[in-house]
Amino acid sequence: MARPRKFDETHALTAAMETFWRRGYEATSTRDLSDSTGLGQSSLYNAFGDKRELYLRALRHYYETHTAEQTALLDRPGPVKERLRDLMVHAIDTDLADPEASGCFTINASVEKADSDDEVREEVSRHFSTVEQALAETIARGQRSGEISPERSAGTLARQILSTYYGLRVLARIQKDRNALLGIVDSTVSAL
Amino acid sequence: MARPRKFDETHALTAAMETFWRRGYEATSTRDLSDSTGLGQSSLYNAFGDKRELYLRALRHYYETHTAEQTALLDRPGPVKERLRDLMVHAIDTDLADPEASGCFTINASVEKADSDDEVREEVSRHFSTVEQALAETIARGQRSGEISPERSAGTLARQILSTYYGLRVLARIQKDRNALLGIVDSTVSAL
DNA sequence: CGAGTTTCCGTGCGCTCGCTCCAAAATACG
DNA sequence: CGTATTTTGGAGCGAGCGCACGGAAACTCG
Repeated sequence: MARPRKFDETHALTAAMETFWRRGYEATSTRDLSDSTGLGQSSLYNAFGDKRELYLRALRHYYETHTAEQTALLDRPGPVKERLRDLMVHAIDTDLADPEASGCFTINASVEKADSDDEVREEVSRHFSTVEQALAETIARGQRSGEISPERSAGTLARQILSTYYGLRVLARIQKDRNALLGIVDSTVSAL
Repeated sequence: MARPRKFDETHALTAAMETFWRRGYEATSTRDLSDSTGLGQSSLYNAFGDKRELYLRALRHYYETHTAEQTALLDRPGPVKERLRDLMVHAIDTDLADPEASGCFTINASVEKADSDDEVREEVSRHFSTVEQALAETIARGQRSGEISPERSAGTLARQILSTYYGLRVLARIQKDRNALLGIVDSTVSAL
């Protein structure tokens, strides 16, 4: 009934996400998005709406791919402390391996736009809550198995790990010494 | 020998710092800076150079005022764990009290510009190092007094606290429940 | 194969950006 | 008091911004 799209929407969204991720919202122009996606500007606007809507779509896409990938590390079998350690070590190695050093898109969004855009704030809040809940479930599992002391509630410990985790990802932008970062992880996990 | 300045340089710098702090580098226009400082654009450029130089000056001014204020909390007398707790609680209350929710300027700068600007990166690195070192000294003091176990090195523990601290300031952008944030602090401090 | 519908691409609109220039204003000094 | 020097305010530069538009192109379906 109409001319079909020449591009794959997911591919375009992934490209846009990476651009926003690396450069941030304000520093990314609609020409940049056009270049990285390979789409003309009118195609971009036709498919995704304006720049802000595309940014929100990109943030949601990050949730479905990267945030989900992070929490998936916690659901694997094995000792709970190893799972927690894996989550953080994985983040460290991802951050250090990336020459562009984009960090965590969720954190970037929370710093740059959560204050000025309620929908961004809600989306970021959703990311944070998801990770926090995954941590809480993992820790509760460790408490049931006796691996982790039930002295402090799983919720509190989850938030403590969450805080360390996000702090790590901020530090990793500057601190490139892997051993120093690993020391934080080990110290945190062994204190549980 | 010449016409004297009508404005106070420190006041102008403080105003510029607050604007960059709240809005970020890219979202701040030179008109915004002109408005918040009360200076004409030509006066701004004459006194501080271009936008990027003013941003760097603002970041350094933040170091001299706010970062210094943070580490000063650690140098006060009394139990070491209380000092560490004070640092974090102070940050929480500052972040929650600020209706504009600007968070920590150093973190904001590290997320937005440390990747793309070496001088910003160096300045942020200096902030991080200063806080880390202040933490290490405080913790070493606690180890000498027997308040903190010497099992883990003061440097490692300092980086662990640093990570939690910065994570807290990221979380506080979204998580407005003071008790949840205080729980992180208490859990972290008591685990030392 | 023609009608209908959507996508694609180039052009360009109105606006704001960072920054500059210039003449008036305000001082210090001979 | 005249001259030199710096600051000030305002106008405005070229460039790039987000976004819209219109016609050609590419399909589906009667």
